[in-house]
Amino acid sequence: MRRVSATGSTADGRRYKGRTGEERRAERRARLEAAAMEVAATRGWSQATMTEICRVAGLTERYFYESFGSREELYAALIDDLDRELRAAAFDAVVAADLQPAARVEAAIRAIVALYVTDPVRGRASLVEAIGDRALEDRRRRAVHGLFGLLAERWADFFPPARLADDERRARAVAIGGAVMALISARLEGALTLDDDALVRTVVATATAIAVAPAA
Amino acid sequence: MRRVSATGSTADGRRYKGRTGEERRAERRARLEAAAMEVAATRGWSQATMTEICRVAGLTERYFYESFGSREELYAALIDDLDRELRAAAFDAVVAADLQPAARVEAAIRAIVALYVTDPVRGRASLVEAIGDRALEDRRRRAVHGLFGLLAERWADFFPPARLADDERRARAVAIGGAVMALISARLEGALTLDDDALVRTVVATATAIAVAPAA
DNA sequence: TCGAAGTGACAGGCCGTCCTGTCAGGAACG
DNA sequence: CGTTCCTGACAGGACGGCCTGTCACTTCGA
Repeated sequence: MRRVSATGSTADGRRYKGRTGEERRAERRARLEAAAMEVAATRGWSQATMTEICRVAGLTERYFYESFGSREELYAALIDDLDRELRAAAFDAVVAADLQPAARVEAAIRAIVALYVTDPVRGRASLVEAIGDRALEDRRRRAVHGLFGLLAERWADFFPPARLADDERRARAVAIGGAVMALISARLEGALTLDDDALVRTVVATATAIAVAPAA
Repeated sequence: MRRVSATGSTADGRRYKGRTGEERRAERRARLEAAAMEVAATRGWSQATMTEICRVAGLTERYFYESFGSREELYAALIDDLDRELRAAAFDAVVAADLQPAARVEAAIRAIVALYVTDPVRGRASLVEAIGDRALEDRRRRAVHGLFGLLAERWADFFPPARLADDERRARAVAIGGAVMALISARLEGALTLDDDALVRTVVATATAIAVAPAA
């Protein structure tokens, strides 16, 4: 008994098929997340049952509990991953870039379209399919509002200065977010037929219109 | 055996507590719908289980099956009711009224706010809480897109003429709808703090900005 | 090559919901 | 006042997902 190496311990164990224990663990975890997202996107979150996720991932239920304590925990991790990914691509990278405000808006929206429309699985899981669970919907909502809040905070990076009060900026950020989500969702659902460039142009024009509109 | 009066037949039966059989039936049905909406709004659709709906409605499960074949059937009826109600208040009545376009926009939005913000149960059940079931989410989405479509069709009733192509009008209707839903949802969730008038003004300004923006 | 670690298949208990059936008691009508 | 209709309470089976445990088999390291 040299080492406590039950499943789930921190010990690295030995190599297996060329990978360390930690690598295999991480890989299984990623496969489970990907499987959950795929099932959610194609058949809805309610069908993303634990048994089904494991079946699609090609793993046994036992390995589910290796990485996640429950289905909700997996969902939560997935929501957080998607949120971080969107933030990084559509916000952090864009804010850091040396661009004019208008160019930043376009870059951000192009990044969103690249993530969600080019990969409809990601897009549907994030925007179209509803989760159903209270706590998880809240988590998703908080992530969305967090993004809206970022936009409001860094407003000046995206739109020409217009002396807007804080409340006013927050309301406009919400409106812009809602419009952007609706347009991209509609495209994902086939309710709007535009090519990617036209979609980006439409979304940019909409966001800009809301941003520069005269005060109510 | 004069009459086949098993529960659920079309026979009217006799009066009971002053109401005919049909009246009692309709009343029970309405109570079930109201109970379902209340549970959905306060604890989420996933908690709106049949047992729970019946408990809140003060009725036995047997009466559930008198009016609905399944939980999904109740939900579908509720979605349709809410859709019809919104159409009537925010669209039909407004289009029929003798008003200038700008006044129509404000009247429509005031009607939406009156329905959803004044009665948060209705608002949360319609806008905030996700259903989870695939078919029902589709039904709700179709209802929403139906409303967007109406706005696109009757565009000239709401906004000054601007020679917009069909596709352009449809895209703008989607954007307006998304922005309106996001603003009202945010207010329902407490993420925006505005009084009702300020909310109406903000929503009107947003919708107008999207409508009159220069082409992309 | 042997033993131990890792993996996959699967059985079976637990629990909550759906749905049906039964039964007692209250309300209306002759 | 008795019969019939209507209603509410509740029992219990069917079903499906969650979760744990067992067992045979594969892969690795010494």
